[in-house]
Amino acid sequence: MQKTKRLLAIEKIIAEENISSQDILLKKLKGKGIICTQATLSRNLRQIGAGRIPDGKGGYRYLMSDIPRSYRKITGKLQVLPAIQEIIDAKGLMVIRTLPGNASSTAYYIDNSGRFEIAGTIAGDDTILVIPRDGITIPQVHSCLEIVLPGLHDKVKNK
Amino acid sequence: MQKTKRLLAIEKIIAEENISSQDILLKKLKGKGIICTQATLSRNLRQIGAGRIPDGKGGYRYLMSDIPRSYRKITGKLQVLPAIQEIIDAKGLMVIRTLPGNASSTAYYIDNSGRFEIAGTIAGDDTILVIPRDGITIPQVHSCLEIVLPGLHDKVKNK
DNA sequence: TTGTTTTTTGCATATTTATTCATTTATTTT
DNA sequence: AAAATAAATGAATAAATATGCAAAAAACAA
Repeated sequence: MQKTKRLLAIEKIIAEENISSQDILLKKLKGKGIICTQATLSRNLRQIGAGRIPDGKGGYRYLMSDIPRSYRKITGKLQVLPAIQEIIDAKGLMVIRTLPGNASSTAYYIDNSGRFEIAGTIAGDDTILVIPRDGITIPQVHSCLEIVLPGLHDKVKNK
Repeated sequence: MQKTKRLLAIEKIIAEENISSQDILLKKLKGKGIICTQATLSRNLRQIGAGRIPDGKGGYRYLMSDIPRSYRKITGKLQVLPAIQEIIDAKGLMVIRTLPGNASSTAYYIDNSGRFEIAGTIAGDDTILVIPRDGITIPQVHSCLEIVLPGLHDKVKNK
C-alpha cells in the first residue's frame, strides 16, 4: 500500500526535521522516492493529525498534534511487534492474535497509542479485540495500526 | 494595553470553542468588542503559539501548541498573583519582587508555564530574576507574563 | 475473472493564512 | 517636552493550504 508508506514517511520526516511548509515536505518525500501532489499531502497531514504550529522562533513547523503523537512516548514497541501473529478483520472490528500471554501488553500498547481511530481494546490471553470508533473504517484502522507499529503489515498478513 | 487584552481573549476563545479559521475568530472577537484585522490575528496567533491542527473529525481547529499551553495544567495561580509586589526591568532581564518567602513558589510557577520566551528564573526569598531567551525583548516578556498571569499588569505597575 | 463499489489521487481553483509596505501608535532617549 | 526609535496595525497582496470534481486505482462481490 503506497499510502501507508507515505503516511509513515511523513510522520518520520516531520518528527526529525523542521518542516515549515507542505512544499518543502513534498520535496523531502520526492528525495525518498515518494511522489505525490500538495493536495494529497494536505489530506494526509490531516489524516495523521499533523498541524502547522508556531516554532517559537518566528516561523512555523509541522508537528503531530498531541493525541496521535503520544504513542512515541511509549516504550516496548520492540517487544510488542514480534508477539503479533495474525490480524483478522471481523464484523467491523479487528482481532489480533498474539503469542500466548502477550495479548494484554500488546493491547496496552495499542490503547496508549492515543490514536483517535481506536475506541478501545479488550484482551484475553492471546487475543485482542480492537474496537474502532464510529465512522472509522477497517482500512483506516489498518493505516492507523501501521503508524502505531511500523512494519506490522509486512510482518503479518491480514487473514 | 490593547494588544495584551486581545492576546488573552484569543487564548480564551480557542480554549473554549472550536475555532476553525481566523475569520471566525475575528468575528468572535468583534462580538467582544475587540476589533482587528486578519493580518493582526495571524501575527498574534503566532505570538501566543497557537496553531491550526486537525480536529479528528475531518476539520481543523486552533489550539495552543504544547509548550505554551502547559501553564493551564498548573494550579495555584490564585496564590501566586497576590504575592507579586513589583516588576522591574533591568539590563534586558526582569526582576519580580514578591511578598517575603514567596519568590520560590512564584518562580516555580513561571518556570512551569512552559513559555518559550523565558529561558529560566532564579529566586531568592522575595526576589526573582527572570531571564528571557536571546532575541526576546522586554515587551515580549511583559506580554508573555500577562498571559501566564492574567491581570498582572493591572495589579502591579512596572517601575 | 468481470462488474460494482469504495478509496485515492491529481488538477484546477477556492479558501485561508502570512507578509510587505506604509502609517500610526507607543516607548525610550535626550 | 521634543526627537528618535521601536512596536503595532491595516490594506493589499503574496504565499500556502484545502477542496470540488473527475479520473484512476484499489478493494470487494458475485
